[in-house]
Amino acid sequence: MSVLLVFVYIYNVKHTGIRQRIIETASLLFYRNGYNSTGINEIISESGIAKATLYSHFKSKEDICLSYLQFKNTTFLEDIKVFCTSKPKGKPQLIAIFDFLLSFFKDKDFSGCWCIKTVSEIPKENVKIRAEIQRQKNVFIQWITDLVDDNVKDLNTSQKKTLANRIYLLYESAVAESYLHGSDWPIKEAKDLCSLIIK
Amino acid sequence: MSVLLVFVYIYNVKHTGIRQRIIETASLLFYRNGYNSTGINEIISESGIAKATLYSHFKSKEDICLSYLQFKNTTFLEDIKVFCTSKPKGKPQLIAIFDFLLSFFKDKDFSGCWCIKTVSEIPKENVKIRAEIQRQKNVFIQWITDLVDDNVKDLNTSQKKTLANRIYLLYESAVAESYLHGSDWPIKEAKDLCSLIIK
Amino acid sequence: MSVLLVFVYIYNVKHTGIRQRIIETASLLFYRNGYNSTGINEIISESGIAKATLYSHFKSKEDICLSYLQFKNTTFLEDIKVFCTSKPKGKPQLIAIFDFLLSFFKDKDFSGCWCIKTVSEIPKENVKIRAEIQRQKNVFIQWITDLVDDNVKDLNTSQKKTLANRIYLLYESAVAESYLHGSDWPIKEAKDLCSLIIK
Amino acid sequence: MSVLLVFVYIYNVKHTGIRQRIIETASLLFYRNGYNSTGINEIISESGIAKATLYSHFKSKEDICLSYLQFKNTTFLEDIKVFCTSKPKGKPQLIAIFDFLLSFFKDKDFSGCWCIKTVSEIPKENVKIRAEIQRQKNVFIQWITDLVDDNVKDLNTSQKKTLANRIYLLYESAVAESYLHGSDWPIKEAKDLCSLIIK
DNA sequence: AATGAATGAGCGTTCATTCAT
DNA sequence: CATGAATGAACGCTCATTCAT
Repeated sequence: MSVLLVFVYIYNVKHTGIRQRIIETASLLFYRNGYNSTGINEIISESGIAKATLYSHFKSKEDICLSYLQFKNTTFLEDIKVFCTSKPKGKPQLIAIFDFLLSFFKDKDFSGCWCIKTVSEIPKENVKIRAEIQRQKNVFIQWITDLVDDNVKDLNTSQKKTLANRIYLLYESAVAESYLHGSDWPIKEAKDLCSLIIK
Repeated sequence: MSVLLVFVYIYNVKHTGIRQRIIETASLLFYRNGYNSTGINEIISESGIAKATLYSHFKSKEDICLSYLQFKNTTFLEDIKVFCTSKPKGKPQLIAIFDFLLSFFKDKDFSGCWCIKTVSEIPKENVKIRAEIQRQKNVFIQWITDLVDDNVKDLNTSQKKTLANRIYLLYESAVAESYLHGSDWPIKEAKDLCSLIIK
Repeated sequence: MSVLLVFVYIYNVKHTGIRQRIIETASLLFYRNGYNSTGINEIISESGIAKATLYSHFKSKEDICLSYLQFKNTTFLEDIKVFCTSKPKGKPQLIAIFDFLLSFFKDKDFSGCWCIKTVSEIPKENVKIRAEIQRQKNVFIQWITDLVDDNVKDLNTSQKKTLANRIYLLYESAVAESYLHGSDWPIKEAKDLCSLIIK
Repeated sequence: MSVLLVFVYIYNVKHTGIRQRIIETASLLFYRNGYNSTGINEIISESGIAKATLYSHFKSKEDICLSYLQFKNTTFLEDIKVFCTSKPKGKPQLIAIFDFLLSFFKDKDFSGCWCIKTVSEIPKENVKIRAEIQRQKNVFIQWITDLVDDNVKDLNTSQKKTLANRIYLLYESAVAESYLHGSDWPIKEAKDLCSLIIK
């Protein structure tokens, strides 16, 4: 026997944001205080949700960590792209990477690089998180490579790749060391050196 | 029921070095597995001492952490000094920094930079550990400065300081990124760039 | 923001039997893994239904447990009846009880007696489940009594009752002990002894 | 350098019983309410100890379970041995097994057989607990075998083994079924049948 | 000086159940 | 009728630290 059923719903679209709220809360806490130092209890009380609700959205703390990394990288890449491409073509667009970092450093929530921080906390065996971090760093390197390609002339492909890698290393150092020393001198020094190596 | 027990010990103080044994054990574990992931129980069972013995030598886990940082930095500085000064005077002694790192990277226990790892794990408010890390990094920078002073000519004091800082930044990047990517390309790239900026 | 949603379903009622599907899924899981070790989530995901659907058919997990017990006993009784009455009249029909058990034991899903398993898991105070189990065991004893009545001569009512009880005890032992020891020797021994006490 | 150390202790001998207190408390609860229904929190609050204290004596709940099984079996075997061997030599000593059970049944804490209860609750894969249970049951069977050997004449070894197995099966049935039905009829019936099969 | 026993607080996770839609 | 979202309570277990001896 077949029956025709008609459902009419007045569906209140609002639940959608819970997963995102958890990610943003966790990101704030993981980034500021560290992954291991941040407990699930802190995340749920800051998010204002129940524990089981969190676990209906994420299967484990590690799972939240992956979302945290993706969230940070995505927003960061979006922001730095907008910032750099707003500068004049050529060398300025590359140097802008460090200017972006300078303003990022001034932010009260600046806590260095989430990738390096996270990779520092996880056991060596944790391939899942490690792979995600490596993947994202490679995306970042690729973006720098594209930026170099767009803005530097008179270099062959291999030279461009080398330049991109060097800019990447300088950027990474600038982030980590400005956080470690609590000072922007590493950013300025990296910027100067970067300026030097760009034709 | 109470019992009177009398113990008579011939206790050999010489061979003990209990404090040092704790530090070395903790260093191994903190460096390999992370500060938060290493429990007090793991340290005492690996050290073969009792829990209360540990707490008679260190007032807290944080206290052990400070000793761990000092121990790692001290031995590291000793080793890299010996390595670099064994090279011919001039540019080679500076470049040797990265060669030292290349062999360090090959070590099965290589886990990046203990300072960056530790600073990544502690909450922002922990000034004690943070200060120690900054202090030690400044000692390292000073050592590089001295090495530059000894091996580079035709630069004034300010230029030497700048060069030292840049070598430091490249070194830090090389350590952190080779660990993150599980590859030595960052060390090689940093070395090349370092070679380029030394007259 | 509110949205008006209209669903139109051609819902095939015939093949559903949702309640029965839940019972059969739960039975499989309860019997194999135990009542307490089987979670509601496991039941719904294996059944392919939503949580609230389950709770619209059963008011609690305990309620499902009662249905599970009834389902197992019903199907078991049907099967053993068919098996035994297919044998020649007389002693063979009684001995067949243990032959049925021997083939039941060979089944990969054999996990002993669901009644004993369940009564082992619930607190003493749970009268509801306990009463159901006792009721069903009494139905089983009655069936054996009827079988004795049909197949044994030269015994008065009281003697028949005693014989039925003894066969029941031997059967129960055979089920529980073959499961416990992971061997069919208890079934064979019980069968032999049963054979001995039937005239 | 060697040093002579003299310790003088007034040592208060009383801590010894904690492990045993945990086992006895857990035994009471596991046996009465079931293994899965008894939480660690219940055990510690009934024992009046801290959670970490429990976990310094046992590495897991499963570990406590093993001790529980051993404790129950040990005390049970001791008691039933004393009871049976106090009877006149011959058949009475064997029949006494069921008389022991009759008084055991009257105990307000009687909850059937701990082995069957426990094996009913654990996943099939749990070889550790299952093996322990089988081992203990085999010890019990061996004891019955020895008792048969001591008290029955005119049987060869094989016949004695068969008799022991049958008594065992009847005993097991008597325990489980008297608990399930909440009545001593299974014990009496098993005793009668046992009496019948002993020469 | 050195210890094993003991602790309270917290960990990450799962439970059976309910509710708004 | 059927659902996905959400929950409070409890789970088994580990933490860094302190205590009596």
